[in-house]
Order: sequence, then structure tokens, then C-alpha cells
Amino acid sequence: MTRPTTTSYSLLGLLALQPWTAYELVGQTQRSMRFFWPRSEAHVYGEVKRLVKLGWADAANEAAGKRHRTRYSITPSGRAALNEWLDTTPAMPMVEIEAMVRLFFADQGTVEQLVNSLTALRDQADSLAEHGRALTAGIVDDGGPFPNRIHLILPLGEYYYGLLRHTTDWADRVIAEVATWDSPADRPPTAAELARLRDLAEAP
Amino acid sequence: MTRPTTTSYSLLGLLALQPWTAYELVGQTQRSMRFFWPRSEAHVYGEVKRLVKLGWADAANEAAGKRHRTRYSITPSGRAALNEWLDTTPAMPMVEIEAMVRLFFADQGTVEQLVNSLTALRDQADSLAEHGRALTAGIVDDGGPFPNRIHLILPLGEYYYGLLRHTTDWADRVIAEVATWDSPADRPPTAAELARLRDLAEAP
DNA sequence: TCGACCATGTAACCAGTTACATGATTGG
DNA sequence: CCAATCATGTAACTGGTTACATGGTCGA
Repeated sequence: MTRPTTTSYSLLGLLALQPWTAYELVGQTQRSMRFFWPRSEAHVYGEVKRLVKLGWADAANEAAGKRHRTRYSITPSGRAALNEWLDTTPAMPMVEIEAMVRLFFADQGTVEQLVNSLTALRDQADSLAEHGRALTAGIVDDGGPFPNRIHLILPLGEYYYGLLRHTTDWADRVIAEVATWDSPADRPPTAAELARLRDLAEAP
Repeated sequence: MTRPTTTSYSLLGLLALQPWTAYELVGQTQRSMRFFWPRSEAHVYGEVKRLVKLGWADAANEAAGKRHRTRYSITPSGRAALNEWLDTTPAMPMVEIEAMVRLFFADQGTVEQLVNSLTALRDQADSLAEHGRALTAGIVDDGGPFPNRIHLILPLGEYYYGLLRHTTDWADRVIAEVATWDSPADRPPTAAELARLRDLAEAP
């Protein structure tokens, strides 16, 4: 069997809080962890089985009407593995922003295409913020499912909002700037652009 | 054959600028595009072959000493495909930050583990910024390989620096905050934490 | 009672990564 | 002249996704 991934440990971490069915795990990961560690729903079902094979989780069969359902709980050796993992160094952070790829190649298209792409990014960030806001409002309302973990969730939320805010602010600025261009085609930089570039190179 | 991915189009975009060998493409993607669309080196070799199969690129064999080398160039139908792609909507942006997963589960470990993880994130962001700075300094120096595309690269750089700055600022703040904790274990939120949470829920 | 949606998965595929391999070049 | 590094890939594996399937439930 191959090495457990960060995704494995993220599910193990959820199991450390309480037992869950796979379906509940899907819900929880989509609800919260998706923001920093997005994975598809189906993937959870496979991954949690691996935890069982590793001896890090137990699977218990429950009846649910005529169907059955599997509830997973962490084992002592699972807790030990989780703790060992917390001692290792996290992977390099990464971002994937397709809109930026399009900006990079914007000289192959029109100003309109570029503005559309940046506007889409802006809307995407807004929509993520809206999700986050709804989630946060729920927690403010009734404490959420884990009222005693708010001190951990809070800085996560603050980071994410800042990130989205940076994104929308930037997108607004660049949309305004680009809208004044005749074309995104290649051309020599203006003096102002060169100055901004120098600022970047000297950033603290 | 299966649908081309964003990675395919990102290579096609590079080919639209000039012909490249696969090795040069690797260098260029690692140099710049990696920041917003990171992919492994080996992947480039496979992907560019797909472009040829699609009829979007031509492969020319060159001699290089006793070895041979393949230089790729875009075809007219490749240019058309690129332009069509620019009309579609970009995928949702996503971030993967393992350190945040660890923060989420920090109550399963110690304050020290959490501080280590956040410090690692801080250092990782610093190191990315340092790479970016070196790259930018090179462009300021001699204009870089594409001096007429600075107007496109500039906003990309500005976004990325802001992102990293946000990350290091946040990490510094949270490290300081966490260092005052006895333990990251679950506990009720303080009044101050609840107030911050409410601020988030009402963010503009 | 029927359509829609929730609950609970499975199967197949593929994008992407890791590991390796070999020839050329260059600096010490 | 030898080690290290650059240049140029290939092969094998796997993490992750997309697509699908089926049973239950609830509201209109």
C-alpha cells in the first residue's frame, strides 16, 4: 500500500473529533476544509477505507432503514499517527488561478476577453466570500457543530477573508486599468509600468 | 482522446509566443507560470505531445550533438483553439495550504507543533517572495525574455506579492497569538474571539 | 403517487507525479 | 579527466475526478 496523503490525515483529523459516516464526512469536508484543501466528494469514500486498512480507523455497520451505512471511528494507533504527522513539515502552499493564466496570455486575445476573465474571477471570489459569510453567520448564531473549536476556526476565516478581499480589490483595479487599453497586444512598457515593476523588485 | 486541460492551453499559449523545445518549455513554466498554475516538469513532455496529436502544434526534429531534440511550434488551428478557449469561463480559483489543515486540527497536538507549522508557512511564503523578487529584478535589469509583455506580467506580480504579504502578516499575527495559549485544545471562545467572528460574518 | 432530492456508495478513467535513464557539456 | 550538472526524455504508478447507480424520504 502506498503512503497516506495529506487528504488521509485531514479525514483522520475529523475522525479524531468524533465518529462519522462517510456521508457526513463528505458534508463536513465540503463545508469547511474545502477552502484550504479541496477534494471531490467521491474521493472521501475511498480514502476513509484506506484509513481502515491502515488500522487507523474502525468501520461499524449500522442499519439505516433497509440500507446499511458505515460509521467510522478513530483507533488509538490512528491517534498516534495523527500526532506524528503533526510533527512533520507541511507541504508548500499552492494556488491555482486559471484566470491568471488567461491574463498571462491575454495578448493572444481581445480586451473584452480579458475583462470577462477578470470579472469572472472577481465574481468567483465574491461567491466564495458569500459561502464563507453564510457559514460564519451560522456559527455566530448557534455556535455551530463545534463551539469549542472557534478559536481555531477564527484565524482560518480571517485569513480566507483577507485573501478574497485582496483578490477582489486587485481584480477591480486591473479591470479598470485594462479597460483603458486599446488592445492587450504586446507593446513596450510605459514609464509608469516600469516604475511599478521596480517597486516590486525592491519590495520589503 | 480526452479533452484538453488548462495545462494544455497554458502550453499552447507559450507556443503562441514562439517555438520552444520541450526542455525550454519546462524552464519557462517553472520560471513563471508555476506561481499560478504549478505542474511537474515531466508532465510538460507528455502534454506537448498531445498538442501535436490534436493538430495544434508541429514537432520538428533537430540535431543537438549526437542527440536529437524536438522543437514545437503552434499551428493555425492551434491559434484558433487558443482563441476559442479565451472565450470560455475560467475555473474556480483554488488554494491548497496544508499548514491550514494543521491549524484546523491543532487541538490534537501541542502549541509547539502549531507554532512550527505556522512558522513553516511563513518561511515558505518568504521563499516564494524571494524567488519572485529575483525574477522581477532580472526583468528590471534587462527586460527579460519578453520585454513587450511587461504590462501583462506586472499585475500578476502585484497580485502575487500582495498574496504573500497577506500570508506572512497573518502568520506573524497568529504565531504571536497562539504563543500566549497554554494549549490549543478545545475550549469555549473568549468574548474577544466572538467579537472577531461577528466582524467576519458582517464583512462588507 | 410521483418527482425531486437526500443518502450511500462503485467503477472507470485520466491527469499528474515520482523515479529513473542516458547523452552532452563544462569547470576544476 | 572526472564529477557535477544540463539536457532530454520514458515508464510506471496513483491520487483524484467524473459519471453513474440504487434505495429511501418527503412534500405537493
